Amino acid sequence: MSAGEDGTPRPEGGPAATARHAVTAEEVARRAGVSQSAVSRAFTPGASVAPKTREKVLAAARELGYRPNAMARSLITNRSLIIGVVMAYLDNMIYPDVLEKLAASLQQRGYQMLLFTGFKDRHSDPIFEQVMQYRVDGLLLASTTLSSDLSDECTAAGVPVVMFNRMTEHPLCSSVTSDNRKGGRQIAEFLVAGGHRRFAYIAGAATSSTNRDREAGFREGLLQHGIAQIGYAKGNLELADTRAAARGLFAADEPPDAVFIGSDHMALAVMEVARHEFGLRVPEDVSIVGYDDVGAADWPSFSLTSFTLPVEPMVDAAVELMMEQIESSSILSHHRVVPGRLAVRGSARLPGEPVRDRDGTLIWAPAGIE
Amino acid sequence: MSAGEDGTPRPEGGPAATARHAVTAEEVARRAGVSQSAVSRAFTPGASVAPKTREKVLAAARELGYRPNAMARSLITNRSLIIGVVMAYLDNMIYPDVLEKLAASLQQRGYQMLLFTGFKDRHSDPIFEQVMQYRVDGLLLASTTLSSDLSDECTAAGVPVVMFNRMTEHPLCSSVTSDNRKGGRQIAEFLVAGGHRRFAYIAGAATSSTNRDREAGFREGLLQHGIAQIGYAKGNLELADTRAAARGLFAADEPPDAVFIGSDHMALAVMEVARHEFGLRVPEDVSIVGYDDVGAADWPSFSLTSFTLPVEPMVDAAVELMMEQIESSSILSHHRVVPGRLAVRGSARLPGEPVRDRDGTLIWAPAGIE
DNA sequence: GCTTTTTTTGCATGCGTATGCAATTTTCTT
DNA sequence: AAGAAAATTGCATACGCATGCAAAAAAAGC
Repeated sequence: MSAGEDGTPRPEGGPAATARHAVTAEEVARRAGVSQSAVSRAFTPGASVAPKTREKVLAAARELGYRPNAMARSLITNRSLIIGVVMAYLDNMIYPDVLEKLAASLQQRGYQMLLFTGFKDRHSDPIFEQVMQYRVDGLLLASTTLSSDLSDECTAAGVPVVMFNRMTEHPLCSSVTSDNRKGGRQIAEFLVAGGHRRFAYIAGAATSSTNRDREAGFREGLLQHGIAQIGYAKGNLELADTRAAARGLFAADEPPDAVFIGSDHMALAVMEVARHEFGLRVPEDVSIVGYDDVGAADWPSFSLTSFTLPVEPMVDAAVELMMEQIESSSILSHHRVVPGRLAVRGSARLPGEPVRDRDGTLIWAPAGIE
Repeated sequence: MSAGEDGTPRPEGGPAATARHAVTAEEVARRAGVSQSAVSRAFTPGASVAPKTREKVLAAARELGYRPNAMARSLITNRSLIIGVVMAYLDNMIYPDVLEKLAASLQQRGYQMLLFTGFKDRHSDPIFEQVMQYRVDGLLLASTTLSSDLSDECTAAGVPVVMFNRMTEHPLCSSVTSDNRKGGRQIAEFLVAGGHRRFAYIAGAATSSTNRDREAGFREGLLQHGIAQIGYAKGNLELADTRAAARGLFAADEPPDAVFIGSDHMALAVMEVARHEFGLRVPEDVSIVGYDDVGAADWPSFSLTSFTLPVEPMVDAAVELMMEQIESSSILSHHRVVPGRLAVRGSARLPGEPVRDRDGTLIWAPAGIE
């Protein structure tokens, strides 16, 4: 229990103060001896104001603690300078990173971020109503989906939608992804070159394009080497499910000697199960490869081989796509695929020879060999 | 490259659509054959409208895709239903969790979250101007500080400020923290009981109250057992700094056999250094204890003993504090301290006897003993 | 100095909604 | 059925600001 600045205890705890009423342009105008329009113009870059007037206004504003009301402004300009960002969950360790970079990038362009997260059902429709009431200038969706109807509504309202790390069939949603398919394929190549024989894949969100593409690439790469039959289990991006999936695979009669997991978040959990529940050595007994290259992948305890999700370029692309559409006031659907590369570490056996993708790209080469 | 719905390729890539102009209450009114006021009332819970009228209005609104404009509404009601949330960085793995829970809790009460993050300087003043322009109904600060002047301005504007996981001297800012001091003290008790001799502390953000309290509690606890001299280094919440700090301590002539690190985020890095750079066994050669109890602390690879930061109750408390002030339109400074407990795992040697805090609270007891 | 051009200023209006008030309709009383 | 009470509705206005337009002031040209 604390007390007011005069030392007397307050009934409700700490010190109290009551105030309400933000300063308006009108008041600033009066104080500066100008009209309200002048105040408005003083705060609008490039508006027609004499430097002297602007000075007077800014001085008065400073004295009164005036700040333009963004709500009122947006009512007139028909632009909120707010981007709605929807991320159902932030478990995957890349998302905090995405959020930071995204916020910084938007901020720099004068936009704010209205964030919606923490709903586990992974479907954005319920919160859609709320987002739209704030007249966001754009909508960015990550780790979530939006029904087709609502995508249509966005388009009708002139609100561009950008999907991050996921694609959609909707003709008017843009998207930014990494080259999931290629990533999956390169991992297959790498593991085959490493001399593995029994492969397995652990899936993330079964319905997401990201998971599908990674899996498809992986299978495609294996098929090129005549491998059609592989172990399969679903992790659903949940740690509990992932552990269960891993247990199923490792307990099988012929357990895999190479496992590709749809995201690092899950891959780390799989590695834990392999080592601590099955006593498997990584990579001697089983090779483990993930996707995303989260920070922890590089810790010595894991040293997880993983395909890098190029977060920064992806965020840049997403923001560009968004701004382009906002500035041109037109919904243009673009799909941007940002290339990544395999970060080879110690969780998967190393091939003896350089490994190339089918298009000739070097995936990896032993030290000293180019 | 994609094509328009008619099959013809577009110059700029995908399909395009141009639209702008959100539906207004006026239009809905016309369609429903009522006045604009009626539309407004139909969307205001508890307003005076005949059920039949409300039906008509809602039907018309649905047909037109109408949603009330939150900006316009806030202009009248003088409430934006937006809470500004400022988190300089999200590195610490507790913050994504905080964010999720916070968003869910605010959402449920009809509030939205305007998020500011991704600025590494850790001082909120620069973005303060922006937050205030959106007339947020409250401000929640985590992993960041606000200068005293600006706190004053918030008070003057009637905007309650709640600091999360950090305290401030400012008389009108509320705060929610865990019992950092007690946590530090209990860890000291536990480590002393474990028979350790040479202690060290690795600090987080040196200026934060959270770090100070954890350290103070730790030193206080040690002092009760006559231990005044301990190793000390700064991790600054940065992994690079933390590793350097750990190296310094472990490379010393008399390296510590028990290290308390100000946050798990750093503690995990310290454990990595101990094991993989110095070949130390944990806890045989050195005991490591953290604070926060992040998810990874429970992974078998780490099994980190850590004091639990009670995220959920803290978020609840923060939201309550916020709502209380908003609803009463008065700034009441409260400081809420939420209790936590030591999660004992394998990274620190276990005492042979039960350990009690000086107030008698049982900190830990060997299995089977109560 | 006086006209012409340019810059600066204020006035008035509207953005989309909520709400007090008075008018109207409905419901209840007797 | 008529009057009183209650519920519903529309009108008008205000919220805080940006902006087109015309008036005023300043600058430039002669």
